[in-house]
Amino acid sequence: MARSTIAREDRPKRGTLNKRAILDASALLFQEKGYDRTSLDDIARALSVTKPSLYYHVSNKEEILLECVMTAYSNFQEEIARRDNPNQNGRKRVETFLKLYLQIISNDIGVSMVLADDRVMSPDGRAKYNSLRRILNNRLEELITIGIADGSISAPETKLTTFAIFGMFNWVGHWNFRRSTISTDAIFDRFISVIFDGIGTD
Amino acid sequence: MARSTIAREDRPKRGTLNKRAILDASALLFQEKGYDRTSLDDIARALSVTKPSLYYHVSNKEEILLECVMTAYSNFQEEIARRDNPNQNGRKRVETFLKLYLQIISNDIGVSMVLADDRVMSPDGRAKYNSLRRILNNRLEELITIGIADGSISAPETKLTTFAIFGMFNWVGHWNFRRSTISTDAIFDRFISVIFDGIGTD
DNA sequence: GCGGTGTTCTACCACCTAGTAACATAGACA
DNA sequence: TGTCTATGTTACTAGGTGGTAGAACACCGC
Repeated sequence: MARSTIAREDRPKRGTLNKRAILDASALLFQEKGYDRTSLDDIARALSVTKPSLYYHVSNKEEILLECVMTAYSNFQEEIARRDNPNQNGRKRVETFLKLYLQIISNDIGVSMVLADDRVMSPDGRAKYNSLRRILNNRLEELITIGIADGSISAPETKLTTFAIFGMFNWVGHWNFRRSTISTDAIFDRFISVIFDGIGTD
Repeated sequence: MARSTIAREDRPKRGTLNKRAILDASALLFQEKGYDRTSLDDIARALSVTKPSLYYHVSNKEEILLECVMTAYSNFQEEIARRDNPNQNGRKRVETFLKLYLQIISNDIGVSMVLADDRVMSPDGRAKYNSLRRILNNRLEELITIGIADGSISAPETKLTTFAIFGMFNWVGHWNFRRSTISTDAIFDRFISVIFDGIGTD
């Protein structure tokens, strides 16, 4: 029971608990059980702590989810700024974008960006979440447009193309990733080949 | 309130409620709010009925979800048996498969096949659900293999290729479909083009 | 009109959940 | 040593959940 008394010697040391630890534990549980079916008691238990302790670091459950998403998003933005090279052609930049994207959504925190369901969120949270997603979407679409302009990509339109690509990658988050023996590199290589070469024999 | 007394004249006629009506209403709510956040009272209210009435037709909540999924699956199987033509080449048969698949997951009941989260299910339910998904997966992979054999498809492997394609289509169920103004035909045409032609300029 | 049967209702329960109030303790610093 | 504050805890609430028991009504055949 989450309510059982905690023996004195088991009482956690001060400073053990912090926001980062909460996000890590929560992200893992959200991935395993889903947000709705993860109670704050579950999260507290995973951290050997009681539920009210969480409220010292976090103001409600939704904040945990949003911070997971935002952490993943920041990680992505920070790293893409480093990797993206405007001197390369659009195709190469799309590949760089997608390689990082797949890496990000392949860890516990990152997958929350993909698995998060905006229907659980408050209007505010939903707005924030969708805004992040829209930025990512626009960014990829932009790179595709650049590729079309410089001749490295050939596509009659960009919107549905972008959706198609994101769908492919986002769905990876649904295979319950840790069970899979396939490496992200293998997934990436194969997906990139499908996207750019197709599987037709024209 | 779900608990308020129902006036005599508002009491539904006998036979109004049946399994099919329950599945339709539930599928709609599951799509709008998600399974976890749809209570049996919500479903009952949508049908102008009280919760215990549902239990006359259904034995528990999970059964509703599973029957939605299984209905969609049966619809698919029934129709694909009619449309699939073994005399055509693999590519054409893949296209037929995907066209129907997109149609199926574009209606309220069908989308449950894609949006259903097996983490909410009992071990039994999960097994049933995953078995259906596996059959669909194997079927598409098989058609791709056939295409490779007859020269209408070119792919170095089939497993990840299948995942890529399903990911693309399944994700369509996440765009909160009814809000979208894009026709399923437009989506289909564009996705097929990405899959077979790719977006490279080799 | 009458009784039986299928269907829906009212009333309820045990349990779980996010969130709160108020108290307890550990460690830093005086 | 004593106090103060950050960070825990215990104990609790209000509301919602899936599910059940048993009474009440509606329709059918007679």
